Amino acid sequence: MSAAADTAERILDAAAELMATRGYAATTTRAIAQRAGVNEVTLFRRFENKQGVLKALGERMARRQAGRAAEHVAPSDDARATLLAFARMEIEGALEDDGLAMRLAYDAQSVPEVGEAMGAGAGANLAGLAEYLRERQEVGQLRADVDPAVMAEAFFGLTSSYVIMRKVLGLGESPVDVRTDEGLEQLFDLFWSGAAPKEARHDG
Amino acid sequence: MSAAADTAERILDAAAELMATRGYAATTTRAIAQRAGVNEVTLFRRFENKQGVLKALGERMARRQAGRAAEHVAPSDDARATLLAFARMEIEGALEDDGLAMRLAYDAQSVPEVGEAMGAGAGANLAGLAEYLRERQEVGQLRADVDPAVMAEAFFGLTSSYVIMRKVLGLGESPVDVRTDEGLEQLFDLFWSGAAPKEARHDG
DNA sequence: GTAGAGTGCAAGCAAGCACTTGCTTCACTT
DNA sequence: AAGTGAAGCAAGTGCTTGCTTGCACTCTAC
Repeated sequence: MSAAADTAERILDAAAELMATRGYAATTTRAIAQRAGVNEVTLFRRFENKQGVLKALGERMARRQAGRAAEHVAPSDDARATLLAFARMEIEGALEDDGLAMRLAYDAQSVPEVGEAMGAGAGANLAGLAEYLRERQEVGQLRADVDPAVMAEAFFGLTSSYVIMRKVLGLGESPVDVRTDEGLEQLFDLFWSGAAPKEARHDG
Repeated sequence: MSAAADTAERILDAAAELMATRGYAATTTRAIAQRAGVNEVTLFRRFENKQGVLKALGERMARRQAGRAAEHVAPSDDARATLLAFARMEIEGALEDDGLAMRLAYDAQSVPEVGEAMGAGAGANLAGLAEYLRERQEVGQLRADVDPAVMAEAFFGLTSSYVIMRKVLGLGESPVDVRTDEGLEQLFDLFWSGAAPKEARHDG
């Protein structure tokens, strides 16, 4: 990576860390520059605006998210395995950036430019998941007496609360590897036991 | 209510509304005063500080929360009914103040005084619920193969995501009455079907 | 070996912030 | 009628914020 590109990356890294904990408005350009180890002027020269930093950050997040999806979610007929992989992916991504996406989803409400930089994100994700769940209901892989939108909401609640508790409220610890975390496994099993058709449930 | 007490209440109402959407730092004393229909100076005369407003708000929230708990959660041997009542109470309280408590939980991370004003809140709630669930596991009213802390986390995820989606992300609509909301009923049933011992589950 | 791009440094500007001061007005009690 | 407490209004203080300007330095490419 060229020196110039590296400077930009370091600024984005710093901005991501700070905004994840303080939010967009409370993260000053001075603080970003200091953490990145560059002069504040350099930040403005490379990104024009504070909003420009946010926009670049949003694009980088979208790129990484797409990469994770391609890597982790293999097409499979096993609905349970697919959903578990999806949960892991969501959580891994959210933990990796320290809950940045969730924090910014909060800020989007009050700061319009944050909403723009984040795109349809959450809403689109939810709708897409609901559609997937509906298909699985139709082929009998999920119980059919619950609205798929409600089921998607429950799934979203599972993954987001896992992150919020660890990164926002500071309860519990982040697992070393989400792929082997026992708590996540149990958490998912609770969801699955509620969502599966009766013959597929656990034998608790 | 005396005119003076009414002024203070109106200031707290305005602060609650604004902080619920913008967060603590982004809510200016000017904006609070304007929305309350009082002069900004009046705010400082009644509450000393912006922090003083926050503190009074925290105390009022705690008082109301205690009131709701006394009103709604009747002691019962029916674990399902108790948990459903508890979920309704949590959600009703959170929706009533437009997600203020959750928004402030976010801010507590970056603004120390917010943490002080909110107290142990979330962490204590979680621990208390886990303890209740553990007792119910022991008497066979809940499946025993899942860590009660994980189960509490799932429950918390259910209620908090219900509120976050409606108040923070602006998805879906707030129900007119939480006590009769069909979606909440289904959402809780998903949780319960996952958490109940096998003989008590739904027949989906 | 020189031009140009990238960065640092010092200084500053306008706006917005929490908060203060001094004075006036009004309603209510005695 | 006088006194008192709550509220409004106008103005201002010191600080922080996003952002700008001007200048000097150091690499790298040709």
